[in-house]
Amino acid sequence: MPKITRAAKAPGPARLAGANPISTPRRAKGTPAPSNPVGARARRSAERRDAILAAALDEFSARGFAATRLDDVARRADVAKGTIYLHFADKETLFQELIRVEIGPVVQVLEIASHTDMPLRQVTDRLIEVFVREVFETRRKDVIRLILTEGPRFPALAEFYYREVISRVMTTIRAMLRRAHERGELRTDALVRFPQLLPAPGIVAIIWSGLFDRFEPVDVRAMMRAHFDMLLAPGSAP
Amino acid sequence: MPKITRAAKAPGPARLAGANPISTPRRAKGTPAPSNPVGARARRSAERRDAILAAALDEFSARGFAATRLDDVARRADVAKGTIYLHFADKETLFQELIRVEIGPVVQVLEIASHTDMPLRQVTDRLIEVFVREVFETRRKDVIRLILTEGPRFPALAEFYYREVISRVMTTIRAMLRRAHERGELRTDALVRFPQLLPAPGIVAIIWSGLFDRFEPVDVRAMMRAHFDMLLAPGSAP
Amino acid sequence: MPKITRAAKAPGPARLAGANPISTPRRAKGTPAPSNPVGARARRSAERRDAILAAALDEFSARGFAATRLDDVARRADVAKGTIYLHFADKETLFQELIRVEIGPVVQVLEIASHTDMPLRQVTDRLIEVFVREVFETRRKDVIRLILTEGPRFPALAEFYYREVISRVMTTIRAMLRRAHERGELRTDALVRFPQLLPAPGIVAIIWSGLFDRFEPVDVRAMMRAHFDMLLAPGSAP
Amino acid sequence: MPKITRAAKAPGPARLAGANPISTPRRAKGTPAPSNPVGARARRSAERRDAILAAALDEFSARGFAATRLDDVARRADVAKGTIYLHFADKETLFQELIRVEIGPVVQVLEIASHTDMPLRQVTDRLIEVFVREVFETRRKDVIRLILTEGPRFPALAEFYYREVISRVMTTIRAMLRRAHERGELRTDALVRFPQLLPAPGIVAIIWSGLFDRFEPVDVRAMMRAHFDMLLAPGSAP
DNA sequence: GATGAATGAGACTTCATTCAT
DNA sequence: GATGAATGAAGTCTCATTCAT
Repeated sequence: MPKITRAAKAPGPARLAGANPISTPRRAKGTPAPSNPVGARARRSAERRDAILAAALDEFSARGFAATRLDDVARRADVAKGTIYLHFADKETLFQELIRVEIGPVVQVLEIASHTDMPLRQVTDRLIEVFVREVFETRRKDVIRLILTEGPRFPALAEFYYREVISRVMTTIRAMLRRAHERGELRTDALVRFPQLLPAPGIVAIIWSGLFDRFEPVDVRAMMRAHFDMLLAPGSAP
Repeated sequence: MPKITRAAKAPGPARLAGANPISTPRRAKGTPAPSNPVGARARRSAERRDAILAAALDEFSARGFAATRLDDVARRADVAKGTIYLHFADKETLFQELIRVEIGPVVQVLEIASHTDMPLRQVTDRLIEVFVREVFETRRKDVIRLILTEGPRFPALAEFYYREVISRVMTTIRAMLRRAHERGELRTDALVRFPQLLPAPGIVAIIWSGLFDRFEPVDVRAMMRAHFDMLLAPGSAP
Repeated sequence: MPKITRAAKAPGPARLAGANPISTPRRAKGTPAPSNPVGARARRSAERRDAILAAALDEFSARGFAATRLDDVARRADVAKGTIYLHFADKETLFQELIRVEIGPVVQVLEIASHTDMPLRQVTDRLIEVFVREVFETRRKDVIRLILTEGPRFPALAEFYYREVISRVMTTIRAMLRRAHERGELRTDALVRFPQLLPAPGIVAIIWSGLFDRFEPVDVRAMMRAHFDMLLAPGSAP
Repeated sequence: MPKITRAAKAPGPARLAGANPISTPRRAKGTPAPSNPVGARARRSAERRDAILAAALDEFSARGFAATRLDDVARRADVAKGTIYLHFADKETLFQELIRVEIGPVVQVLEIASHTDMPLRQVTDRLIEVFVREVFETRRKDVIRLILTEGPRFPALAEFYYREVISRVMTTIRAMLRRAHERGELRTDALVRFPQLLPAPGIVAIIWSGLFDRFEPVDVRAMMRAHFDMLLAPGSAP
């Protein structure tokens, strides 16, 4: 087995997916900042904060929480090391904030997408698109991966994530699935009992891409479709 | 959101699943060691090595690679710090060895379990049992989780794992699924195209257990059965 | 034979020969620093760097490269351990810099002193004075001793020293000696063929002082004069 | 300035100059050892001791005292690490013994060579030969170099060396030189006042060879002759 | 006597955090 | 607010020395 070497340089700079439909409403875009010297300062400060978060995501994703150096985050965000501490109490708080800021919007969208009585087939099609476009093809994929990889060592993070995301999403999905089952769109109640199985291919795809994309890239969309095909294929008449 | 605090103490001491059917045959158990003064030293040395590996698994699992202190590994293994370096070149090598030693046997068992022409239903039943008993209920679950969580930062580890485990297992499983499909046991070829979907619930369960077991434990066996129920339910005649 | 014991404490604090004619012009002495708030930080930083170099010379001289603890250097320079690494990449680089910073000026002075057509007698008198005042009675003597004692284990150091110092000085000296020989000031061409013999008593004095000064101090000036007396004594008529 | 790198591997195995005229009478060569089982063990033990000393000289010469690992000494001597401690109390004692064993014979020879009323010219010729053959071309050169380079950090070693070697040799040489001066073989009393000047080229050659042989080897014999030529050239009549 | 595995003090180096400017 | 030099606790790794076999 070859020598494990430190993961190479973190990849290039990344926007925090600002222009996406799922956007973080951090600061009103229309602020007439330039003319107001006070507002200008506040805006610069907020920009720095965002730059730090973006840089932090890059670094945490590339190296994990423990191995990330705030020095590198500062350099990538193009601020001084001390500036980080003007915005975040410490490394852990920075990490937390990162997750919180990025994860919130996803939940809303997923909840909205699931709150419907459309045929399950249409819902899943929409979920696939939302997942691929808003998560898998953005840096949010990295945020999710960070939760999966760092969560076990950060109980508080896992709890936050469970409370704010998982339980809410699961409740919504479960309700939707129950209605679908009652409408006869599901052959079994397996999905109702284990709603985790619905997003399972998404989870697997995120993990796979982090580990094995170099060797064998995965086609998420196709894999998710294949998965839903199996779940929703019309069963034999009961 | 509560403050993320460093994961508490790593859990209690753990055997390296020594008595399992999938056992590493390091040293013959029946050796009449005490009567052999020459072998005694070698035996003690091997025992220490095993103790270090066991301790390392506990610590790496609890804290991740970067945050694990070799001091703690030594204390847990009840050896001096320097002793670790008699057996492993450095922290990375120790981590590698840990994965290598534990992962090898699993692959063999999975390959054997899949090399069959039994009805798919029976195979999956067997796979569930093997997975639960030999992986999920042993420390091997933690090894797998370590690969999933640390893999992204250790390219060499991911490569080793892909080459030695994933690609081999995937090939075996795909062949088995193809035969099953040809025998009409699968409604679609989705699984043949994406064999990752077969073990998906196992992966999800390992991740879930690491993150959310405190809040909502998962019944792996039931979840895997539910998953296979959906995949294998007889389809409507085309 | 008595037990060899670790050399006692390194001797007291030493200036890096700052007020000597051969001075390193790091920072203008007359700078009205306190009134300039911007330069103040940079000045403090440069002072710390100098303090580290001075402390390092003391410690390396007293114990040799390998046995010197950067902890002690830091304590002596009155800075934190980490501060050393703000100025020097590692222990070796610190050692290198030390040599480089101190050796440079010496070469220039020696070259200037040798570039002359004065009678050899006068040149040697001047060389004695320069050597004694600028080398033997300053910490530069310790730098030279460090090169002599550590050089064999540091090929790169020896190479640097040969290239930057020895070969240049030797060339200059040889030319001067050749002219003196042609003017009939030397009885033989021995010195022209082996210019090393000219500084030999200086080398021997540096070594002697490091080893045996406690038992029998050496009068460098007198020894060098005696040496030159022999070399330059008028020969028998040819 | 290039990076200083650790001196490469210590050079090949070296006999402790056993067959030289200046031989260490450690163990009688004619011992009928093989037939005597007890003597055989003692002989093996003595051989090991010698092997350790030889290996130690190699390693200490290549790396210096502090950087030498007893592990390497043991490996080179082909004994176990613990064996060293059967023969020498600790690393320092080993180093001391090394110097003591090798230096003793040299002194005797030098004293004998100097105790003479031959013309100085003849004495110096003989000294050159003895020095070159018995010191410069053997591992004793390395021993001398070790004294010069490690002496400053080992007061006890310097003292031993001064008492047992330097002072005795200097006394002998000084007496010889005084007689030569009285016989009119020296133009000045410079050498009588500074007998160190006589061996100066030998010292310089040893240092030079350790530092710069790669770039510009030195011809010791020729340099010493040139030196003596200058010292002994007939002066003008006073 | 010989071995070499084990020990643990100690060295170098890193990096989160602070604070004077 | 912003900076980045300074700090020092903490981590990895080395190696002289010991001691059971």
